[in-house]
Amino acid sequence: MKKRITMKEIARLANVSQATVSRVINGNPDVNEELAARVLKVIEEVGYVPNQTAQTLKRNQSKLIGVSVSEMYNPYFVELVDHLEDKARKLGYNIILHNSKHNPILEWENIQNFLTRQIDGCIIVPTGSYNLERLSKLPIPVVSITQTVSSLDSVAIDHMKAGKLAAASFIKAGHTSFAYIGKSDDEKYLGFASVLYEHQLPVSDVRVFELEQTSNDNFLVRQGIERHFRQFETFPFTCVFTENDIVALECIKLIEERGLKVPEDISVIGFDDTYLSKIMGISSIHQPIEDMVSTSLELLINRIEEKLSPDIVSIQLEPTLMTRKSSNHRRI
Amino acid sequence: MKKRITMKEIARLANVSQATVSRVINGNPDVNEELAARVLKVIEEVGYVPNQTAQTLKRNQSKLIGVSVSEMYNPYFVELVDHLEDKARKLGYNIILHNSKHNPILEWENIQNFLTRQIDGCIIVPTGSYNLERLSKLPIPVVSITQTVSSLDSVAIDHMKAGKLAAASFIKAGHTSFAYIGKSDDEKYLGFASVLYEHQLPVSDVRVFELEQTSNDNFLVRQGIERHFRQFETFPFTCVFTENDIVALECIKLIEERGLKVPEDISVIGFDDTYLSKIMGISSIHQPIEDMVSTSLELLINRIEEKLSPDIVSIQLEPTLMTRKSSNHRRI
DNA sequence: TTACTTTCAGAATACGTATTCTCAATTTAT
DNA sequence: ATAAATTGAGAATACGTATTCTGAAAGTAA
Repeated sequence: MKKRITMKEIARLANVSQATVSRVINGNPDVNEELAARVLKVIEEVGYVPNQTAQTLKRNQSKLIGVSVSEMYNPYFVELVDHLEDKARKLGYNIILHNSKHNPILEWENIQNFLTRQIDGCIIVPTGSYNLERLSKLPIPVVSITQTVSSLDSVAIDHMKAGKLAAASFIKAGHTSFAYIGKSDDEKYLGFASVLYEHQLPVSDVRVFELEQTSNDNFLVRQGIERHFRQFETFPFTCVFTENDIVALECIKLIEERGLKVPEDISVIGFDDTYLSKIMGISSIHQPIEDMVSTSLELLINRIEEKLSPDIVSIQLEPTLMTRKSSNHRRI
Repeated sequence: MKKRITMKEIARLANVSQATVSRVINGNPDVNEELAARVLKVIEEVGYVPNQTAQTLKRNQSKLIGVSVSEMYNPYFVELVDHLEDKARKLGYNIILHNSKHNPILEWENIQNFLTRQIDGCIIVPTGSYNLERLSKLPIPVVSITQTVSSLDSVAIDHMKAGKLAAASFIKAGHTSFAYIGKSDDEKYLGFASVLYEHQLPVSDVRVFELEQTSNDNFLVRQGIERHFRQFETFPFTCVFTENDIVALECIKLIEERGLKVPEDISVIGFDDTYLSKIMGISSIHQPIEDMVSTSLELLINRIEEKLSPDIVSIQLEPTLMTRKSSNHRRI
């Protein structure tokens, strides 16, 4: 490992003290102009860059944000990471990335690792509720993104509203028998069901198919859906709302493999509005991902700079339904 | 910002010197067993974690690897990042991620930022040749992944071979008129053309369509292809080889929108074998991505630990052709 | 002139850790 | 028993930076 150039070396070359170099770099006005010029010239010449590690130690702030996502398979989370990296950088922060793979134990290990690196704060897509308690007790601010949780600052869409949008759209198109693929305790489903209830439609008849969420790997998702679909000779529903776009995509493929048409026989609405749904013409609930990222970073940085009251902040953004081919069909 | 617990604090609580605590943590044998036990007990109790920042400063190694990718849109690069994160962590390293967005200026800024963070080494998907010269002069090891470049250690597939595989497959299926969508100076194309030449097929008749590569955003890719396709009343080719799966996907969609069938009228082979091609049944050149990641990390870490001779290392792995529906058709 | 600010910049210190140096206590060799 | 070697652990230092402390030089007010 070659030796890096240090401030001390700059000081020697410019014939000033190391403190003066520091002052020049940090724009301290208490330094004579020509001296400053001399120092800057040397810095330029040798291509000196300050050592962020030493700064971190001294200032007790690393300008590092830990980002933990539950998976990278679903392109939705990739977009999230991509925007986080971009916006954080523009705000003077770097991100350090971990994939918890829906595994709470790995998630917690990753958080420990974050702490070791002296991150200033953390943005997390929680794997579940397993670590929430501990997360809220961390010595650094943590923001939950994508999921609203009571013990942490959160930024997410209104999932209830999202479910309502899907249900309302199906009802308006004349559907009367429904299916939902996803976790039944998810707010999306509560919203979905609540609208059916309001319209006096039989909520208990809704087919709810749960997938064990180890990963959104297409093949596993396909298998999971297939296992449920296999029980039906003919489907007792005319529309399906799914918890994400990968599920929607595989669902549509399975439906079509049965010789049925989407949307003529069965309509499908997905979730996240990733490019998968755009490419494939799948209707999907859109999440304002850039807004979510900006908002959560703002919130986190305000926390880091201790500009906020200690009350937990929960921000909900508006979802919208993007109607595309997969649900663009009116029944009867 | 709450105060973190330091080694000194542990020392005070355990009634030993700070040096002893350090020795216990680092497994130095020169420490009495019961003393060590006492120290470990205190560490356990208060949940002390060592400060990696201070270690970095002291040891002059950060256990950080910079990862710069040229984009996150193509899922291929996401897989790369995901595996890099995973494997690096298992080897005791963390990654710090940057997306250069095919922009050499941003790429160089990111590299500077990496240096600031005292990364031990860097794995890069170069945006082009613009920064290669400077990259090779960095005070830390750099490995180019995905692309073989002469000035850096590289790990990539044999792109020439990949192009040959595609061409051979088309020829075997009876095709005699070809198209290629991608950069014409790419080795994939050279390999592709070389096989045609060997079979006395008219290389100069191959339709080469270049896309300006600002991003692999589906919409932009679609527009780019469309602009080229628009010039033809009927296509003067029966098969298309594309530089990646996104291009292949959009290409197929455009062909089908013209009322033509894939593969019956036109066969398509993509590149990268991402899940896009798996889902859509697109034939594609498979890259052994896990191997590439393992190999490049191994190489990088060996460099970091200065275990290698200074000669530039260039590792080429074998591509394979995954034949799926989009090229599974024999002409005549 | 003398006393009092103000400006500038060097010396010294601290951040948390690893490590070298040092020396007391103990063991081994003679 | 005495000297020499070994062991164990505290004190001190260094990593690169930011900052406080300090004091010299220069300027201002009387």
